Amino acid sequence: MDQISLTFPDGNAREFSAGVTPADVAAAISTSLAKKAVSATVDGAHFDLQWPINANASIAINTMQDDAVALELIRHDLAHIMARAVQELWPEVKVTIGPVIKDGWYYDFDRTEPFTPEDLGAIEAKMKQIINARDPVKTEVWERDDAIAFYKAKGEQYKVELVEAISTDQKIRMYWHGHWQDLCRGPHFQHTGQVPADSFKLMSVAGAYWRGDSTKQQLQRIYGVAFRNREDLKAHLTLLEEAAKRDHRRLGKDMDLFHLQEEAPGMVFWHPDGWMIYRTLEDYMRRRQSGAGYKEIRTPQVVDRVLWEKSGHWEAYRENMFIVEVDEEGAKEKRINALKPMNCPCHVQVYNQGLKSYRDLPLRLAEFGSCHRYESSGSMHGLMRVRGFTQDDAHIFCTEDQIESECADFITLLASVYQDLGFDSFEIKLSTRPDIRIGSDETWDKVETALENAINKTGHAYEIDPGEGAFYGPKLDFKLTDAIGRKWQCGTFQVDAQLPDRLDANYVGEDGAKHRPYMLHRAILGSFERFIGIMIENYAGKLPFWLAARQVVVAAIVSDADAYVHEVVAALKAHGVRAEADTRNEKINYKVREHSVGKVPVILAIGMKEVEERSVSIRRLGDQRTETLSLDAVIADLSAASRAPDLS
RNA sequence: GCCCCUAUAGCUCAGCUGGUAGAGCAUCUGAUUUGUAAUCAGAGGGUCGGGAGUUCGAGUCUCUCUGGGGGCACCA
Repeated sequence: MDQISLTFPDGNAREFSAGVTPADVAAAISTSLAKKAVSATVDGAHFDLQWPINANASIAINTMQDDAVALELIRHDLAHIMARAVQELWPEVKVTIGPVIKDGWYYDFDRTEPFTPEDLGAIEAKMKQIINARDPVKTEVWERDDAIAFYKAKGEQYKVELVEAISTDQKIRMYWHGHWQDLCRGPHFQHTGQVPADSFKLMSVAGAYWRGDSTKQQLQRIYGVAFRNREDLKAHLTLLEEAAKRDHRRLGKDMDLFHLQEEAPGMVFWHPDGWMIYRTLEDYMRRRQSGAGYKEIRTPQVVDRVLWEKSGHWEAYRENMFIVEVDEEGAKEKRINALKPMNCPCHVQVYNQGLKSYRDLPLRLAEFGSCHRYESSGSMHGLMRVRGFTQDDAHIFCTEDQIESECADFITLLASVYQDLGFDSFEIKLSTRPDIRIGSDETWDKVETALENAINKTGHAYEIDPGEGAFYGPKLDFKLTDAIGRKWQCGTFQVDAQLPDRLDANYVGEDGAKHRPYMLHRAILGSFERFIGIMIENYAGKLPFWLAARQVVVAAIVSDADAYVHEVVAALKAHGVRAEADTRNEKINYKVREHSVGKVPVILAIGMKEVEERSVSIRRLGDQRTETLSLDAVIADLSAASRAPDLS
């Protein structure tokens, strides 16, 4: 950092010139703490300090060279500048709020006409004008009542609502960008020219509810992205293109894995190659869970409403259930069933068969449970959010004392599975008791502590999300990070004492009396459909060899090699490799291209040279080079690679 | 569910201000026997998502339903 100045209420300022160190700044802050400096200017960026010092300002002073601070300011100023541009173009538009978000900002407007792509261009041009005008940014402190009166007079009812929501003893801070004013906490630059004019872009417009409430007015939200310079913006736009290229819906089509069609919205038609991936993953999960002491079961799809009423789902979840009405012979009324939206009540039915002893616990019942949920039409998205899906579900019936070790074992299993599937890092979130809940505080204490101890035992970091647990118990969420840094919530672990109670599950304890078991709901992948979508995007379609549907294509260069090609394919298949022959009358260039586009991990090309040597020319996906190796060596190599990580 | 955008051949798309549809790839047929990301030629293939309306005439304009996309809400 080159220059910092702090301004104090008495008007005095403390200046730091070139080459200030963090220690200087720390000293300055401690001075300012006593005197409560009201503003700071760091390398030309202006911050209003609020006490206790707000996060922005403290970050700003400590890490001026950090992009994060500059970006925060750039994006925040752009939100104001965009709102000003919109009101200059369409004075009748009402403004609401415009926060900084990841990569940019948005601002919500109330306007009858929809914003068109052309409008976005006009807004962008107007914003550049405002930036180039280098209009000063000024701040004022207003009385609350004045602010309300001011906004009422302007007809800005949303701003009135915002100011009214601020507590009465607080002053209102207003920011001016040139002649245009907005309610804002700050901080901002000193003039609009400090925002780079060539490194932002308005991206899209979308509907959004006022205050996130679907019963309220729907506003138009304009999204923008902004960076420090043109190169960063370009890099971001390139990244978006890259992400679009690995979109699982695109790759699912290119690789011929699955499709969706309107006769069954949100339900997957798996094609042969997609289903091969699915089954490979399922087989892997089956082995891992079986190895971890789970017993696999299978329960019905269509279940009478009576069970859903007992479990409480009919009341709480009815809107999301597919209902199946059946005309039973001789019956006066239709019998009402539902496709199961979750497996838990069925698993309790299995548990309830026969009297259980404490010696049976923990009992881990697993099911690759096919579930149907009537998701709202707007929420569906490729494989990621569907109406028919299969959970890698399991319920562990156990005593309170067993929760901790079951949880620790689960986390260990989950971490190992994620690692095998190519995800090295994941986050854990512990959601604790909500305000509205059942069960005693004593029980919540015990169970929350058990989960926390379990995580600590496995040595993973975690965050606590207070009050976000289910009403019947605390839970853990597991979020993994993919190859391009996106996070996906997949795993879950929930403690439940309620459902065993509702469905009357028991075990006989050492004391000979009946007790309620706990039920632990848990999933590692979440759903196969979604997880496969995540894997496709994570690997950009280039799945690891053991998961690839078509692992090897053996391509003939000349038709005289066909017999040897078929021999190679047969040999590979005999060693458990998914291989197929390509003896079509096409050039090798054509075959290589087609199978590369289809993300086949290994192409073996065979011409007369290979036939004579009993060798193969091997080419791996993503590598231009080829290598000629003996057939035996290649078979041994590929056969080893085709085994799942837990078998190799 | 809500807002905006969108739907043309199996896929990717073109079709200007309304005058009953085109390309590339894919498919099929033939030729070609080819050495690591598209060989050449020919052929077949579309009631322009469904329905209604305006018009002499609708892929094109309007309404509506359905699907898809971007968001919001939802995801006990």
